[in-house]
Amino acid sequence: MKVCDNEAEHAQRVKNAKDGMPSEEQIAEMGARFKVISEPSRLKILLALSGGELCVEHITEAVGGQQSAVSHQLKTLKDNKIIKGRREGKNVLYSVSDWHVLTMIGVAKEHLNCE
Amino acid sequence: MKVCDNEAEHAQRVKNAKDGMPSEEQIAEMGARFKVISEPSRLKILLALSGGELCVEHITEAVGGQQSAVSHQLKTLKDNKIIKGRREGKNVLYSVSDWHVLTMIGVAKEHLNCE
DNA sequence: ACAACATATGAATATATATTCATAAGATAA
DNA sequence: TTATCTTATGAATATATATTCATATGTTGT
Repeated sequence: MKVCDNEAEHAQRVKNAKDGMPSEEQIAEMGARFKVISEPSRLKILLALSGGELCVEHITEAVGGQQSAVSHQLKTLKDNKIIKGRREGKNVLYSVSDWHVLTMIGVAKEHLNCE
Repeated sequence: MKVCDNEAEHAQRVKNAKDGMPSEEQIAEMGARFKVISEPSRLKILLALSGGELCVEHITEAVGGQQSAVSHQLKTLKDNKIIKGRREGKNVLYSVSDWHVLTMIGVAKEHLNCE
């Protein structure tokens, strides 16, 4: 049935959209990735780690807030395979393991500055 | 005071991180951008609109769910300047106004497929 | 073993927001 | 104007999750 003008072309777009639509799982995975880097506290942690690995206390110093909150977010980032941690004595040193997210953050940063 | 080994280098990283850290507003803005495209329902809408403008009913058909839910998400996307709408008779045709987000979605899509 | 330090985590709280339902508002045609 | 179609929206509900507090766990040195 007719829904709006230009029906033929738009109907084709709907068909294309449905055909090309990723699976629910793929959509969820993409969304999850964006969600992880959408939280300011996590964004700051990732920016801090973009210069190289740091221990929790140093991360906390770089981004502000409480150590506990930082640890909770580090866990989220680690669970999502975006960072990894290695123990060195009393400390755990965290570093970025998924550089794609830094690429995307970099893109977002540029877009902010350029318009 | 000493926090962890390699103190000198790490302290420098903390300093760099703090110096290079974007302002709270910039962080918030970047985060907001990622957040908008982190929701599966919105991600689907954007993918549907990547083929060209569509009316609400067609968008609903392409992504599934209820018209009301779609309208609410369209509002969110519009408020965030990611899409724009123009009325044509009884219909409102929506289209992507911020193509950067589609670029980022494309990047995320590629990363999913390639590893 | 014990003390000090570094990090992690469970529980509680607060907040944010996606969806649904019902209905309002806008537009067109009869 | 009235009926019909399309879209938008307020309220309620449900769910998710960020932060804090208190405390546990892991590590080193004495």
